[in-house]
Amino acid sequence: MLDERKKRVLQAIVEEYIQTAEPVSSNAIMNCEGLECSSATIRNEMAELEKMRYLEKPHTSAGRVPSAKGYRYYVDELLQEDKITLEEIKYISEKLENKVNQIEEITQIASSTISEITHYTTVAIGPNTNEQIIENIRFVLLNSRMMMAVILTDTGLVKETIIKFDEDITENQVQTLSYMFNNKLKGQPITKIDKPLEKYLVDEMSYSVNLIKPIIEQMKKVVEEESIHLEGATRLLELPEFNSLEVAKNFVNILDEKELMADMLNTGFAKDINVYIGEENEKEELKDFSIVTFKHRIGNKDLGTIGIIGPKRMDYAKVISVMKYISKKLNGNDTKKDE
Amino acid sequence: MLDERKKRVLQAIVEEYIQTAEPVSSNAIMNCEGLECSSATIRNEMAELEKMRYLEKPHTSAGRVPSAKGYRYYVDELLQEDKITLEEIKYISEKLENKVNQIEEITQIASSTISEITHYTTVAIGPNTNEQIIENIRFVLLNSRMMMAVILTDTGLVKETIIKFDEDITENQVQTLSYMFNNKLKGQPITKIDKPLEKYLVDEMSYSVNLIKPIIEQMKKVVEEESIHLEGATRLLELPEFNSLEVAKNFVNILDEKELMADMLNTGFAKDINVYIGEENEKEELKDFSIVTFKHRIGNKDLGTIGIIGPKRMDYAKVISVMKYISKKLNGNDTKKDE
DNA sequence: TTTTAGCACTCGATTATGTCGTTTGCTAAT
DNA sequence: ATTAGCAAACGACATAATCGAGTGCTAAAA
Repeated sequence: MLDERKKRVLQAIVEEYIQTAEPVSSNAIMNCEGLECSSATIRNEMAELEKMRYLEKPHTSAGRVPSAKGYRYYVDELLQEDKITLEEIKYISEKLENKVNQIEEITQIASSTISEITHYTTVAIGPNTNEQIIENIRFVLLNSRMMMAVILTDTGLVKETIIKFDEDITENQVQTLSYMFNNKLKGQPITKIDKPLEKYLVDEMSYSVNLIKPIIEQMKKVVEEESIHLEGATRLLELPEFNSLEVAKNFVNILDEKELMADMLNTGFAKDINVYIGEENEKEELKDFSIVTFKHRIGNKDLGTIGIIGPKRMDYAKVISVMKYISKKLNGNDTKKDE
Repeated sequence: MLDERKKRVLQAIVEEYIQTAEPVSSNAIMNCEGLECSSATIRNEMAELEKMRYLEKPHTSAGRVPSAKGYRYYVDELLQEDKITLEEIKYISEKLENKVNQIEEITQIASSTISEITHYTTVAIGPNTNEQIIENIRFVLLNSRMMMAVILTDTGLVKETIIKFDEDITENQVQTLSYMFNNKLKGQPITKIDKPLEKYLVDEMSYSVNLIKPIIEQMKKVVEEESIHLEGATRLLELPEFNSLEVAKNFVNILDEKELMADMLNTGFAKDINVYIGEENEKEELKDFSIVTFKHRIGNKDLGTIGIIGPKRMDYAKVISVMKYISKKLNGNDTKKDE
């Protein structure tokens, strides 16, 4: 356990470093509130905090920098969560009240709003489609060889896709197909759209393969697509830690790895808001970054995940306040209730 | 007019510089084919080419670098267009034969294929929707307050959108709406979906505003959206000219400017393949880049544009060969005919 | 007249050297 | 327990020195 003054010193160092990105000297924080003592005293405290691994020194004659442990302590114990302004609250409300027609859109709007306010990069992924239950399927004949399939799920997700055939189809065929598919799939998990169903329809119900195969394949494809949406990808490049070309490239490459991003957003959701600091990230590539995530859900239905990625010295207080607010707004707001 | 040896020298310098990104010395090209003379002779030729503005010198004791004029001459007169390999041809064929269901998809596939083969960044934009003629409109009731609208155009473009209402709607209403919209819009340019139509339907045909307004607004919105698709955005960062953080950031920012990208792809289509070298670009921001574009079209119908963006010393021979090949494949291939 | 060998000169890149300022850690006094 | 004072550490920055690739010119050779 840290005594009161050590807490103050740690907090001051973390906050100063978050702001300046420069190692923090004993002088720099001497005048912080709650620290009315000389720089020498602070140096002693700093030496002890370093021994306890809350702080690190880039080299002998530099100031101190928080370690991952230091940030962690700060996030868990010291940070104040009211770092969201009235303007920001207003801005968020405006953004989220925009009428949207697709459930995925609201996640993206939330994501981009967070990026705008915090100036970090955000990632939004759509709901895990595997968990969805089919509520309804519509087939629409577009022309003699094209049909559109629309899948509605219990969470309000709408997936549509165009299906092309090698032979002409009729309005009548579409009708019976529609009936058939709804009959088999209504109330079923979306994963049922798969080979076995194709086999059943062809073998048992003696539909033509040429008809069924493209439908199943295309529907399966569109249902499995995962949507990843990046926002403010270039924002981090403005930060001083990305002044080295190496680091900048590394970051850009990370963003390119869709897989990694998806994985990153899908690890552990113990709490409402999840914070991973530097080495706490499972992925080696992310050890220089911090990540904060939350899930957009109604009840226990997953509607998508939003994550923010920034430097280890990210402004946790701000980020967490904003994300908590938006999370509440999204997850509380079920359909109605403004402001 | 350049004499034969000057052409050889210019060509050698351009090609060497394209490969190495280093100023080319008289020694370096001494042994190129067609240049069996001493470095001193080459130096004299280089001095003259510089006087004629085909070459530039970064500083006194460095080799030469092609000017925009030099590149232009190379592209127009010297470049050999057979720099596409059999493997590449095969790879392109495979990619393009993938069944796609959306006309826009094929443009994107072509775009990403080009990026993969050339290692530059490519941009694809969808067709100019304004020019499209409406062939058919379908309305599908999804649930009591949601409808999907599907618009088919003469070029095979399919645009769909979800429309939400504040009041319940019935299958019947959807039917009459469908009839009405098709009646008014079939054969009309897509730009007719606009305020005047809304006004007409509400005022003259006495439909409810609550019904018509969301439909028109949403359809208008989806029709006007321009799709811009980037591929290989980070590829250029590997090139030596992007080793300076300044340039790299600048490049990333350019890619961020969707407007700029769209503009860039929409300037002048005098030829099949259009090449803009450095300062030839209208936009100030692009003066350090070269851009090669072509239009995907069937007959005189615009189906989208594909552009490649790279350094001024881009491998024009390769890029142009590849783009010519793909362009022919896309624009020739109307629907059928494999290989 | 054209080509080429030879050579002085230019100039950026790289490396070495020196100086400065910040910050620490320790000691001794408070 | 705190603090003033001071030597030592060390990166950052500026300056100087060196190196070498490449040119342009001159004069000789073809």
